[in-house]
Amino acid sequence: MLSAVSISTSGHASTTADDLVQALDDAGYRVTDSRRAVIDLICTRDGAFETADLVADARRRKIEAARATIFRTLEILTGLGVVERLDLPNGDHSYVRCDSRAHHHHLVCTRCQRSIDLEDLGMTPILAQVARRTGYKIDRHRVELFGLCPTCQQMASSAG
Amino acid sequence: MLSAVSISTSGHASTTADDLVQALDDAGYRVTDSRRAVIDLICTRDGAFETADLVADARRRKIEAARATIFRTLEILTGLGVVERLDLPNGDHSYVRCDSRAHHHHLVCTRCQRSIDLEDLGMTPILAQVARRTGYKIDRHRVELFGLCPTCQQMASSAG
DNA sequence: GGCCGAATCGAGACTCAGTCGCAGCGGAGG
DNA sequence: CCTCCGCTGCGACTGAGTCTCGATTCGGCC
Repeated sequence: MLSAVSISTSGHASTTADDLVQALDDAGYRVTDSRRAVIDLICTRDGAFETADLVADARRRKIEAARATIFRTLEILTGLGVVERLDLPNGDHSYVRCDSRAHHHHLVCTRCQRSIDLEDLGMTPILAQVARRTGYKIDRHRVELFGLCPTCQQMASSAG
Repeated sequence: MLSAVSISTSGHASTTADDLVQALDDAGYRVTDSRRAVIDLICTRDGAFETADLVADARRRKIEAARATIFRTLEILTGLGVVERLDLPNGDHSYVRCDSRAHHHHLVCTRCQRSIDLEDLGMTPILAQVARRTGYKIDRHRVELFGLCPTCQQMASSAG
């Protein structure tokens, strides 16, 4: 049982550790203790996180998962589409757990890093128009939105 | 005169080295030989480039501009908005010279790195809708489009 | 339960982008 | 042409991410 995970502040806890483990298993990867541990770490973190966070968490919680293993597991999960790499405004790389494995984008709180998946932004006509105007054949796009989540807005306004 | 620059394949050579030098000057930065050299390197490259490219170019062309200086100049130019940092699909960081200093996005060819500035994508209503739906206060967004430019499409189809 | 090959792991060396500190240089206004 | 301080080059440093390799573990099989 892995769900002793406190996603206390989450607004969208639809992806559980079990889902990630399942994805791993389905893809033919071995489900090892280390990987479970990394997944556990990921699910404990709500929202976007950096690898350094996971490494620190692991060390703090004395979880057996070496640095290299964390990176490797993250790489696998990213490949499976259950975790996605994104780039913070400051240029740092970070990761987010995805609720959906379909094409989507992310809206990340710049304060608490909480993230929301955005299924459909209605970009298709825009992309079509850009393609028409420029002659480019657009085959990939990244949209990342940043702002303050409702909670952080409240905290910001009440705390001055 | 700095324009002994061969922007042969460019489709939008509106920003010249002089413009960048001007921006530097306007902002109160000293216009030094090293900075001119870096700007020259940037303008020689059409499209997105990585810092490693510039460093290599500098070494190759025996231009006097140390690694650190290249980074520092790039940082200044980015701050001025005449150059922008973007993130390639593979996760690498790269830079693009911007035609406009107003808010805009980039469309980059995944093959030749040529880049086009996109002034207005009509994202505003989309952002407003997302904000309404999620309660987030969106204050920054990044949109990066990737695909094949017309030239590379031709080459791809004719060369198989 | 015990065996085996392949997948995985941990530890630590390694690479490489990007930063920093510092002593000396040089741009630009006087 | 002088002076000031912003800028530069150098080289050391940092920290993310990768790689190697011997040890370990998984899970199918008997």
